[in-house]
Amino acid sequence: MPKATFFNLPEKKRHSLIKAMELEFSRVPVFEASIANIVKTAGISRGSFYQYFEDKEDAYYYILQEQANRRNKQFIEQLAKHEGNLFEAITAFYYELLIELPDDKEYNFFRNALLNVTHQIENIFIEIIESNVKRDGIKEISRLINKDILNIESDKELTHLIHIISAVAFRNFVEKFTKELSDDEAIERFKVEMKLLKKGLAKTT
Amino acid sequence: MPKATFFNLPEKKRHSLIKAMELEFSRVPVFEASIANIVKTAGISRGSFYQYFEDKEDAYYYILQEQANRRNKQFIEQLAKHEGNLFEAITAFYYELLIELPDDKEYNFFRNALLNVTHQIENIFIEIIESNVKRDGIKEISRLINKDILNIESDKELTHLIHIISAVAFRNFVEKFTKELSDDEAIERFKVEMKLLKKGLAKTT
DNA sequence: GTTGACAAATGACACTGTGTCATTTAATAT
DNA sequence: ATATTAAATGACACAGTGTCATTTGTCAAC
Repeated sequence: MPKATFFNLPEKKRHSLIKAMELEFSRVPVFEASIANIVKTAGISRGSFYQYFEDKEDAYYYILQEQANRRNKQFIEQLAKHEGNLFEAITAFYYELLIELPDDKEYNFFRNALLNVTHQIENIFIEIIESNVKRDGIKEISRLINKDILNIESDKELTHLIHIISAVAFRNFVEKFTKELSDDEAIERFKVEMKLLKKGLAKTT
Repeated sequence: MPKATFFNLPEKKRHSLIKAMELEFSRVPVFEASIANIVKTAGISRGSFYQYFEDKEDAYYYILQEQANRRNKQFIEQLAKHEGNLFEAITAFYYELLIELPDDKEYNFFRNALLNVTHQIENIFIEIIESNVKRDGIKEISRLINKDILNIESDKELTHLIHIISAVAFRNFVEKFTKELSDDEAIERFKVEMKLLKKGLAKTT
């Protein structure tokens, strides 16, 4: 978490610092990002940076988390729009994400994140989907999700179901970038896997 | 890939270098690992290290890949033992892995890898399961897997099915470490998710 | 057993980038 | 106006990487 100093910053200064960080983290993955670049672009001193953040990672996760929060809102919206149908909502969300990304800066920001996913990065992504479970508990999300169409017998199974879908969705998203799939190809693959998940992997005998 | 020099090394020297690397990569994740430590333990000069490897990552991925190759053999064995039943094989494999890991050095090696999974690390893990598909093509693994019990209609679906199972298995393995689950808890969760995967996530209407 | 040619080993060193800290400057309260 | 607290600054110590000129070792050929 950024330090208090960061949040005390006048709106304008904070904003330009955020822009500078976004620029650097779009250019290269975190581990290659240089604080010197950030402070130069933002027009502040090196020392100031350390007044605001613990270190580079602290700054990075802040920016990434902000992104994720925005995406989470989108997902919740899709869930509402599709009347709680989790499969339709996640597919629409995935689609929306790909369509929006052509913006260069944001595209590269995601790309750098996904080509160098650490466990922490993965968690932030997964929480785009699972956040409600963690924040408000499984009970809360039950209201948003139409459970009638799900093949589950308990809240515990619902948790695992969401878990599975998050994992598969995330993995698809990563591969879109690592295998440089076209949007169409990525969506096609995603749909096939969702279909498999829905119908089940084992033959019912 | 290590340079030719590395493979030209006399057996004994190469072995002690490998031991030194394993030790360091068990102590801390790659990005914290120090080459100084490795060469000191192995009793070679800093310059020599760079005769053998491009850089730290090169060395790390070599060690990790070796580990993965051993694990892949285990998985194939399980597949044979369970007569091509993919679900049983992967569960047994998961179980075997957890049971074996109490060895401190290896445990910490895995832990450091899984708490800092980059995309490359994840890929190496996923290939423990998928390697045959990549190496010998989907046709080859069809021989090992009993497709009669799988709810699929084509080789394409089989590829995706394996993909899904790898993703879920991997995610479970990561969480075993990040959430510090007991072996029993980890196995329990894994089984629940496998069961869900088998029976399908959507209600058949 | 001397020479030459190639392979490997070495460690000093240049370089890059991080995080700290004593000091200065600004803001706010009394 | 003064005291007090918060923020800004950049020089610097430190740590670690990768390089390279030089030395050492190996072995085949004569």
